[in-house]
Amino acid sequence: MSPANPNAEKSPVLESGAVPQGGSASPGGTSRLRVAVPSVATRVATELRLQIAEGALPPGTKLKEEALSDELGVSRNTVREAFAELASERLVVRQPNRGVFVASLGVTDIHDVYTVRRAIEVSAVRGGGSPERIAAVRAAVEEGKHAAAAGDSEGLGSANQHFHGALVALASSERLDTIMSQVLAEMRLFFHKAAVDGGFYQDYLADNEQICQALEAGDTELAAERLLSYLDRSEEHQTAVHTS
Amino acid sequence: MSPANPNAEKSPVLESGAVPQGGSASPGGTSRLRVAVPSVATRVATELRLQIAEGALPPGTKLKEEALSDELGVSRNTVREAFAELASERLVVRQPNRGVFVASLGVTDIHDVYTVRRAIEVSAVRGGGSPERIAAVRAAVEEGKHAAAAGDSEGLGSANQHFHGALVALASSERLDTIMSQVLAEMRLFFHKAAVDGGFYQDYLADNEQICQALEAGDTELAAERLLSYLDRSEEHQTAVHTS
DNA sequence: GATATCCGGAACGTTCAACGATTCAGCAAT
DNA sequence: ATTGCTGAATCGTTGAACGTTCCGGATATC
Repeated sequence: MSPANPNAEKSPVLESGAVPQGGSASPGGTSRLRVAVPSVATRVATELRLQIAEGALPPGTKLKEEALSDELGVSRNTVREAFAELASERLVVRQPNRGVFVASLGVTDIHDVYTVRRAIEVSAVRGGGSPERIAAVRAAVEEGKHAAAAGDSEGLGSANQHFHGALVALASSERLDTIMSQVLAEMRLFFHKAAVDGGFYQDYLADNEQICQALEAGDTELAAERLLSYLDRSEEHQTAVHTS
Repeated sequence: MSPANPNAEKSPVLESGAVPQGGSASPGGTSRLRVAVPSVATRVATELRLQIAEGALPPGTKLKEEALSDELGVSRNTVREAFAELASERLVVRQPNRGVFVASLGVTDIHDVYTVRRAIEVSAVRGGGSPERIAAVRAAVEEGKHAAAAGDSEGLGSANQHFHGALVALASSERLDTIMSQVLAEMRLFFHKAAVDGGFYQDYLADNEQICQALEAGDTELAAERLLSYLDRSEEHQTAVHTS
């Protein structure tokens, strides 16, 4: 029956999201001169990803596929596919016959995530990178400084993410980039609780500066060392916040 | 039609595949005392994964979802979900409106994969591990020796995969394990062509032994160094084989 | 004869409706 | 208080349908 969907403006959320994210780790991996608009399922996934990242869907929230299906104006099957995408990124967990829930990470998960970060970021920094990539790191540092000057703690957080994303981008590895972007997405899951702590962002700005300087000086070993100590300190801080 | 499928039953492939793989990085991540039988889509995915790994579905093969749907006796939607799972592991690539194909990796992909391996494996080795984990590494080494003694080149390859899997298992990181298992799955994609080369497996057996000994001696730095040189040599070999 | 255009089939993307299976909550029975 | 049952809600899976996109071949044109 065609009249079932008379083009009603049911899905304002979806139509707006036509933004082609130029991020380093876009999931449309087979981009070989192809204009193809992202699939509907993909758009649903990015929308949910966004809502999870900004805290609109706090960890533990149950995502009912039927509710979402008609809230977004898409079929239940499509929502299901979006769930599969998010589940592969560990942003949601699927419990058979019970539903999908926004992932909520425990202390062990925090340690786990930082283990991955230590492996990937340190390795990328050790290998150094082209001047352009290092310039991108510098740009992220400056972005953080500007955000700090403007008192924009929101922008400060994302600048930090850009910084660490730029670090792994040094390796020029497509796979490493996607892994890192997923890890960063996971970190946003428990960043909301940590954001309340004000004295946190101050010192790592200096850390980033130090790391960047070491990189620009060509001393990748020193940069790696500083990064490692930063990661250890950051993990310690996060675990402290989440063991209340 | 599948080439090696004498059993013309409706869905022989699926019913047989009830094997619970005890691997370190089973994809059913939320397994916390839950008996739940894997979803049908998951079973289809593992079946396809297996056929891809053993070369029954060579890279570049087009996977028609309708053909697979009635060959496996499941719905087209289910096959679709299995595709999503495999696509998230980079085992297949989706080309919009054209279909999914078994991933075929080029030289740049080889370098990329080895970049990930360098990051993950070296980091895990550097961090050392509990005696039990090191014992698992030793077990993988012995498994390789036995396979070599028996002239089983098939078992030799899988033993090597177990070895490197055991290396990252040193870090006791769930996420690192799954990443590594996906990387190893990707490696199987271009291992078939390299398997013809006979003189390849000989030397890395000694390498594994050396790495393991360094680990057992507690010299993680030496182990990491040896591993790194092995990975470089292995990448060189693989690229040489694949630039014919 | 070579190039361009058009057209039909094949496969994919998405939707819809339905049925069985599983889980949970509440209530009844012991 | 514990156990067992019943029913509602939701998930898992299926099947069919329609529009869209892509590919290959036939036709038309130069």
